[in-house]
Amino acid sequence: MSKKIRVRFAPSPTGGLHLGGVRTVLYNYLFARHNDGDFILRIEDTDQTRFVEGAEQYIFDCLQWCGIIPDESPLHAGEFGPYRQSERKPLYRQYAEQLVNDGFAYYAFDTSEEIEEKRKAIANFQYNHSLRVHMKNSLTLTITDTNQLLASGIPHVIRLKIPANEEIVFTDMIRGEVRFNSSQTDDKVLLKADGMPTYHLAVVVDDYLMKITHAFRGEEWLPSAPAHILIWKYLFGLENMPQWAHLPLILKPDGNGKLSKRDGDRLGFPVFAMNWTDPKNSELTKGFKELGFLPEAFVNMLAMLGWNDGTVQEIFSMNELIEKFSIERVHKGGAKFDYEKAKWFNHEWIKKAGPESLRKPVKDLLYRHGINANDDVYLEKIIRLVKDRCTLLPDFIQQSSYFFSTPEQYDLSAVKPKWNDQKQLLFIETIRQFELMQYWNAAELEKEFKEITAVNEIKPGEVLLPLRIMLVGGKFGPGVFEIAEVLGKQETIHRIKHFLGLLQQP
RNA sequence: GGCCCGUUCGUCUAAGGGUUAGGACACCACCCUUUCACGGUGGUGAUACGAGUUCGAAUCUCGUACGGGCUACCA
Repeated sequence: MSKKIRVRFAPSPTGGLHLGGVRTVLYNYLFARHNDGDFILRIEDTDQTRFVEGAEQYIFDCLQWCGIIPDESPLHAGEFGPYRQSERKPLYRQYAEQLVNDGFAYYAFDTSEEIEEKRKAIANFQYNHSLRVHMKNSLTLTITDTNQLLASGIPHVIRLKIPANEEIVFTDMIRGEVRFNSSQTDDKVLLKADGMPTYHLAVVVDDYLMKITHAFRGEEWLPSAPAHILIWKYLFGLENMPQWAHLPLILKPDGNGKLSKRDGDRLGFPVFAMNWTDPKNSELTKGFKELGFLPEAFVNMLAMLGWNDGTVQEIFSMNELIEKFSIERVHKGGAKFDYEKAKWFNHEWIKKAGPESLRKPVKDLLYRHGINANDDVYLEKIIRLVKDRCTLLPDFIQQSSYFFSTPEQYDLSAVKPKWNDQKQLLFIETIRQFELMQYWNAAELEKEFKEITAVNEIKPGEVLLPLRIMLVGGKFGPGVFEIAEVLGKQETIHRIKHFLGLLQQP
């Protein structure tokens, strides 16, 4: 009987939720659900200098939009709370002190100025096994002096005493065996002067206390893994340590390097899941949601950036992803983000979606553009007709606005130069015949119109485009008779008359 | 600089010693469509380089190159 699988996503609430962050959550979530495990959201807010108003709520909102609901979180506490590290502050000191007592850590009293000085003086400065003997800490001070300093309340940190020249090996679920030499890692600060733990201590203590079985995080954490492994070994035993997987990074599309918000601004695509407004300067950064992505498409696209199920299938629903996901099939190498492909995913999902599920977002969108689409049946007919030609949600504005009012703009140049009395008469006749029609549908309309052109000895091709311009205003949109069907008899005839009037003007 | 991780079409990727190295996005051409898209068919295009192991290497080993990450009392 194996332990229940428990994974966590542990973001630091410092701003917008980045693509890479969402993908990390996603992989954690998929793994948890695939294995009937728990998915925990833990807020890592130990750096009080980086507190950002609203950032935590923003993370909840993004996860909800993506359809990722944590089993345990600050909003939905389980039995391992609290779920914010700032609220767990009193927990950490005892573990740091235990390490000191066991000889695996020590108090350090160096001020940041003193460290800066050394950093400048020594090439490749690193607070490690060889340098700590020259610094001001409980290893170099006598016990009496140390206790005196401690009692005086002087600011101090607790540092991990990383041994020299010890091989640290662990198996990463994606990368296989990874080896480090302990001499390369510095004596990480575990407890800061303000009493808060650093990430290094907190992640180990909380993963232990929350019974985390698998820890997936970005590749940027790989270099500090040996420190975490050592803490695990000293505190809770390697046998209790979660299995690690370090996820590949998402890279910028051009050039090289990790994708950042700046790249999005520079290249014109979003990198945040949802709109994020920086409370400091009120600067707004657009998100995938607001730019018109469906959450299903966003999740699907992210899942495929570094993972596949081994088949040629690319379109997956969340449930399919849960069913198929395996951490071993995640790539080792980073993936460059391709906005064109992201849009393709969205287009696929819009085509796939039923008109009824698209109704709400499209209705809201139109409303924001001054169009009241209150008739649900009418709206769904329109959506069914135009969705194939919409890549992003806002495309619905151009594709459907002419269904709600006569076109504001007419592409007259497509009609006027070739206009003549014969065509004028044909459309007058069309109005007459359309008015007599009993069954108002696309097939009947097409039949009727073709008959009129035959009688008037005009090729349909000569007048089909003008008819389109009359109804739509431009050279776009679905089949012209399908549009007329949805528009209805009265409105169709009205638009033809209206346009004929326009042509009479000089 | 040091340490670690990585490297298949422009991009995302398949291929776990034997394939004409497959698919998708993008691009190009044609077809469909008397609009614009969708769709269909086809095309251009890749195993970074060098050794080795092997009858046989994209695949295993080593080296080189290139790229990335880390090198904070940030996560």
